[in-house]
Amino acid sequence: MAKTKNVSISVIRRLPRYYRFLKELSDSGMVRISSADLSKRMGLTASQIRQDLNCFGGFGQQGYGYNIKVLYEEIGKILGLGTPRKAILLGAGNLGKAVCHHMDFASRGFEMVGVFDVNPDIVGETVNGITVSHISTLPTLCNLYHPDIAILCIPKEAAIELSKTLVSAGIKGFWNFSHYDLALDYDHVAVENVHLGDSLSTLCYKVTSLEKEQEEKEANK
Amino acid sequence: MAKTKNVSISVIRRLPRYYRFLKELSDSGMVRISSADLSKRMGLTASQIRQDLNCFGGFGQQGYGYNIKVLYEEIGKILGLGTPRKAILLGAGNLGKAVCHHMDFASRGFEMVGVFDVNPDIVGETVNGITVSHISTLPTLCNLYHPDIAILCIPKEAAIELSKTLVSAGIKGFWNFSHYDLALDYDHVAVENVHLGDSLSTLCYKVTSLEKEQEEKEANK
DNA sequence: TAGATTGTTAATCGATTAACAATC
DNA sequence: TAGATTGTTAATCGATTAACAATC
Repeated sequence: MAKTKNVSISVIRRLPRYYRFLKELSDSGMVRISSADLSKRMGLTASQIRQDLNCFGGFGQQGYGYNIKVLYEEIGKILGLGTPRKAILLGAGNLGKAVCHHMDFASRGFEMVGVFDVNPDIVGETVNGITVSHISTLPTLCNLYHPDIAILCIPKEAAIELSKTLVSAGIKGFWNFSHYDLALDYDHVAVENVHLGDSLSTLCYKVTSLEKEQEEKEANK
Repeated sequence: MAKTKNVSISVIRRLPRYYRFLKELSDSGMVRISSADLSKRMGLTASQIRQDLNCFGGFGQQGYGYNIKVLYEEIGKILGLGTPRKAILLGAGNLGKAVCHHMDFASRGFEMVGVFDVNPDIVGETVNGITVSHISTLPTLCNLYHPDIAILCIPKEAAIELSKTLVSAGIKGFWNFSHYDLALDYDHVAVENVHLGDSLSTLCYKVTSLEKEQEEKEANK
């Protein structure tokens, strides 16, 4: 009766990283790896890797380690990659276009079924093979395709408004690039907020902090 | 002798979010706020907010709360926003251009002093008022401007190579969008990895997980 | 078999929450 | 002054690390 254990978000956020490293190891021709070896390459402890994986099952073998290809595929399954899903993009400005072009949606099972904008100059353009539609045609498309996830590359106000509409239309997840914390509003819908501004500010802190350290070191000489 | 307390990364990552919320509250005309009120708006506990802020000093007043504008500015200072810094962008493809256009660098004290690419079709284009230079001219520009941070919107292999060069050239921080974990290599340089692919994979997990929950609920009826 | 390495339990560490005295 | 709310200490909770028996 596969009771879904409540796995902490910290563990979940490490899974895509394991997935990336395993893909590379697999591509490099390696067949097996121990948690100790993987931990060194990833900058983690072997204990943590084993704990993380054992949230989902025993994928290794005592005395041997883990089969890289098998583990890679298992993590892919855990993440739900490969399950066919339909995505729509709202906001085909610079960022929206870049996300649409840059991301390998297909490899994660996503198919882009619609791109929308309000700007009449953008409507009609082609983004990655898809013609940009006016936002007014969104309900029609939702009825037709029932998209699973929406990528929001729109201003804050639009995100607040449109997310309401989309939730009623049955959207299951938001990949939110807008300057708004969507996760606070809905808890039966998956939300992944990407705050690039917060990330840049964090970098700013780190640089400043390193500079201060340096200065202190100089002063204590 | 302002010994920089070792503040945990969890606290630091919350600072930009406080900063955003305080900006909005300030713009809305509010003057003061209590940790209890702010905690409700942000989905945190009041205790956590007070603990977080007290890592850096006592910015509130008993019986009153916090002055929004003052706290906003203090957090800005803590983050090191506003300190003039020079940035360069490496890789002016879709993502690089979008990041360059989309981010408000100036409001964080950043000035973009150079944009580089290897592709001769892109070299010579203008991105946000800056002409894209060939990557071969990077050393010259570094000698001239001594940029503080580099934004990497380039493939993995290029990121590995160029980061080495840039570290020797005295770069202080990387905003890394490449599919490579830069933080593992340097510890005297600030690194902020932005793995959009990992974020999308995490969303995939969340959606899958909610679906499973739903199914279980249905089954247990 | 002996060696290696997992899966898992126990110990430690750190982060979050609660409580309350200090004080505006 | 009385009420409100901070700053800070103590208690709790959860996540990471260490240890080791199980086993390939």
